[in-house]
Amino acid sequence: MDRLPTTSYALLGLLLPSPMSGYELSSRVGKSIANFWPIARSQVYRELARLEALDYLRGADVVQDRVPDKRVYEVTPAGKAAVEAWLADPDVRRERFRSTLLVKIFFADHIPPDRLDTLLKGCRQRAEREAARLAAIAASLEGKPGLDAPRATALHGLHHMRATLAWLDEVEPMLRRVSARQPFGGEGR
Amino acid sequence: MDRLPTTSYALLGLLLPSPMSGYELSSRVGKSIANFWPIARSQVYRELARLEALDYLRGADVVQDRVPDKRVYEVTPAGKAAVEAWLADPDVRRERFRSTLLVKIFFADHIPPDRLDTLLKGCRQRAEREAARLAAIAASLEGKPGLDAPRATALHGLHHMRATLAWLDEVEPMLRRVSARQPFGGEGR
DNA sequence: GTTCCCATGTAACCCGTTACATGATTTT
DNA sequence: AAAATCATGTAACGGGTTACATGGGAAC
Repeated sequence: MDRLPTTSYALLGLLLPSPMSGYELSSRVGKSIANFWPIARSQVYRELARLEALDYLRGADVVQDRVPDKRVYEVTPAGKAAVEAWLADPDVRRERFRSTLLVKIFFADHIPPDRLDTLLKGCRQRAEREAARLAAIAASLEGKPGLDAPRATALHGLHHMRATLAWLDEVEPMLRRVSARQPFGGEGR
Repeated sequence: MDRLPTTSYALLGLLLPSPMSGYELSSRVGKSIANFWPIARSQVYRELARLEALDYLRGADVVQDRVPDKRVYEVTPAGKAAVEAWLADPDVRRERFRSTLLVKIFFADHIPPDRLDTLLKGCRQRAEREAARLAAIAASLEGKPGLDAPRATALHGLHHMRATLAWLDEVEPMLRRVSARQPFGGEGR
């Protein structure tokens, strides 16, 4: 009864409504939770094998013609119980946040002004694009009662992209000063 | 000239001002970039070894009494050039965002109402605590001209914690409805 | 009729995390 | 005097990512 990683429970959860093959499951991931929990296809297969060994899933080979044969997995009662127990546990210690961008910003006084400009402009552009994308998703889910929970995750992303834009507005002038203040070109002295 | 992970450049950057041992560097990480780029101590040592092998660092053994001997590393010209080239590169494809919380929220319709309540309350509490902590850091750095860049990273966190709180305000009622709508207890039929 | 995409999966590498080791100092 | 912390580091496990493999359709 050892603790599995988030990925395992995420896949179990996605399999709850209907059985799927690894390939189908992987593309399902891409259309649902990949925004906040990406899972590589190869990892899906590994997880499926493990979850089957734990009797959380039962797999069945399906022979196909024209396309390769596949193995479809369905959640067992034990698997359903496991994912529901995990969901009911309010512990989210495994939260993380990593940002390469912030590492670069932290060292902004070592970035030439024009490069910093490119960096910030790119960041703003991505945030705008992403905000638009997420707003569209949230709008498309509005009013569909069964999809309120997915919609809430899209709104989370939207709020955070707006926060990024507001942050950029606040710190851009400050960072430009930091970068401009630095002497570049004299590597020795 | 292969691409190194973010961690390598982050450590190089922290070593730019002054040479340090792995232990010192690790605690330096804890007081600076750990908020958005945590690095385990054991990984610091591995990176130091690699960066020395690449001639980005030069290490020197220092004998001490009372405390264990140590090895202090200083950045070589090649190392400085490498980290500055990395900083000047506006590519941040290695960005990631993962949230176990959002995975649970995505499956909110499988969480009993009282558990969902605990989950959201805990999330709100952590966000408030974290916002206060980051606001204090940002305030303590205000006006110190050499520390504008670190302050910008703290402000990023602050904006995002506030975004989380605003998001919670928006989606809490919706999620409670989702959870309350679900039938619990009937596991078979 | 090559070239790209679909549908399935396997193999290998490497970063990140957790656990282990150790002896001196400070705290309780 | 026992327990916690400091100041160094090493070892091992495992999740996540990237690259490899394959053979049939679809597109150009």
